[in-house]
Amino acid sequence: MSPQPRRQERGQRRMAQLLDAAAEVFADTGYAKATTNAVATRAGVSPGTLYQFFRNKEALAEGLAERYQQALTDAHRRAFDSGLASLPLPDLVSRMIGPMIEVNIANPGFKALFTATDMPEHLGAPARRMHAAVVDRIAEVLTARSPDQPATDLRRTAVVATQIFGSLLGTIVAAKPADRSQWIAELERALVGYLSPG
Amino acid sequence: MSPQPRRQERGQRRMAQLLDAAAEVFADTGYAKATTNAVATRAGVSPGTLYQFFRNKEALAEGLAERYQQALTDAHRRAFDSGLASLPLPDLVSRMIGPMIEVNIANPGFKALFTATDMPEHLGAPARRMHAAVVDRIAEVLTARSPDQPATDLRRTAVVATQIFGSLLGTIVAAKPADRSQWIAELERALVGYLSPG
DNA sequence: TTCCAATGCGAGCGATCACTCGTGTTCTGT
DNA sequence: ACAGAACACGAGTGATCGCTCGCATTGGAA
Repeated sequence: MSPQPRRQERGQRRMAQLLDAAAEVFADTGYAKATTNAVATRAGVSPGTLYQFFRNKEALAEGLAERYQQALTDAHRRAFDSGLASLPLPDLVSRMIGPMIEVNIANPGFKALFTATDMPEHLGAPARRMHAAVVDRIAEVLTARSPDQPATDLRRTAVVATQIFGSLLGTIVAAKPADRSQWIAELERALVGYLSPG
Repeated sequence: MSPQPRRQERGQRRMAQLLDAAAEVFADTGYAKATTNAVATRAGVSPGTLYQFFRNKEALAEGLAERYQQALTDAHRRAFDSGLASLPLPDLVSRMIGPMIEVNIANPGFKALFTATDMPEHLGAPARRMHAAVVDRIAEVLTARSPDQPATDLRRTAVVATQIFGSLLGTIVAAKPADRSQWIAELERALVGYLSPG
C-alpha cells in the first residue's frame, strides 16, 4: 500500500550491499536456514535498515533472482551470437554451458536459488522464474535445430537437460578448481549423450 | 548414556507408526520444514511419546534412511540376479532404474531424503549414506562391465549417473501416472546416452 | 536555513519449534 | 499380587528468527 520511497543514491548502494550479503549468506547456508539478521550483519547494517529496502526475506530472493536473470541473459547474448543452431552438438553444448558455469562461479548465491528445494513452496516464484527462463532458452535453441520435432517433446528435452545441468552444478562449483574442468567435461558428455540422436 | 529400553511389541509398532508418519510429513513439506509435532500428530501420538523412541528429529531421518536402504538393497538383489554386467546397456539401465523408481513411488519420503539439500549440513549423514550406497552399487556394476577402466573414472561416472537419476526423480514421482513412463523413458535415454561409449 | 523525506538504528515482540518433565497408565516377569 | 520397567500424555521451556517500532541522523529541495 505505501508507495515505495524515492531512493537516494545512498539507498541504491545499500540495496546492492544487501543483495551481495544475501548472496553470500544464501550460498553459505541455503535459503531456508539463512537468517535475515545474518544478511543485515554481513552487510554491516541493522535489521531495521534491511527492512527499509526489502519487504521480507522473500523479496531478497526476488531481488537476487532478478540480478541473476540479467547476468544470465547478458552472458547468453554474448554466447548466442549467430547461427548457433548449426554448430556441431558438442560445440553447441559447450557454448551454452560455459556462460552458465561462469555466472555461477562469479555469483555464489546463484546455485542456492537455482536448485532450491527448500523454499516455502509457492513462495519460490523467483527461483522458478529463473529456472523457466533457462528452459525457455534451451527449448528455443533445440527448436532451431529440429524444427520438425513436436514442441512438447522439445520442451520435455529442455526440461531434462536443465535438470541434468542443475544436478551437476553443485558438484562443479564445489570442486577444487583443479578438478573442475573434469566435472565440466563430464557434464558435457552427459548432455551430448542425451541430446545426440539415436 | 541411558541404555535404550527393552522394547515391547507395542513400542515396536509405535516406532513403525512414527516412521510412517515421518515419511509422509517429510514428503509433504521436506525435511527442514517438517515439525516433529506434526509427525507425532500424524502418528496419533503426543510429542512426548515421539521422543520416547527417537532421540531427536535427526534420528527420525536416520530410521527412515535405514528402512529405505533395506528396501533398496532388497529391490536390487531381486534385479541384479545374474550376469547383469553382460546385458546390453539399455537393458542394464532399465533393470537398475526400475527398482529404484518403484521404491520411490512406494515410499513417498524417499526422495525427500535422497535429494535433500535442506538438511543441517553434516547432520545429513543418513541421507549421504543412502546416496553413497547407490553410488557404490552403480560403481560395482560399471566395474564389472569395464574392468580395465581406472577406478577413479568409474566412480566419477557413477556419481554423475546418480546425480542425473536424482535430478529426475522429483519430476518422475510428481508426474501424473499417465506421463510417468514418458519421463522414465527420458531418464533412461539420458543415462544410456551418458554411459554409452563414444 | 528550514523542513520533510529518506536513511539508519537496535531492542524487542510474536510466533514457531525442537525438546523436556512431571505425572499417570499399561505391560511383563516373578 | 506386586514391583518395576516401558509406554503415554501434553503443557511448558528455552532458543531462534522474521519482522516492527520509536526514535535519531542525513540529504536534498526550497
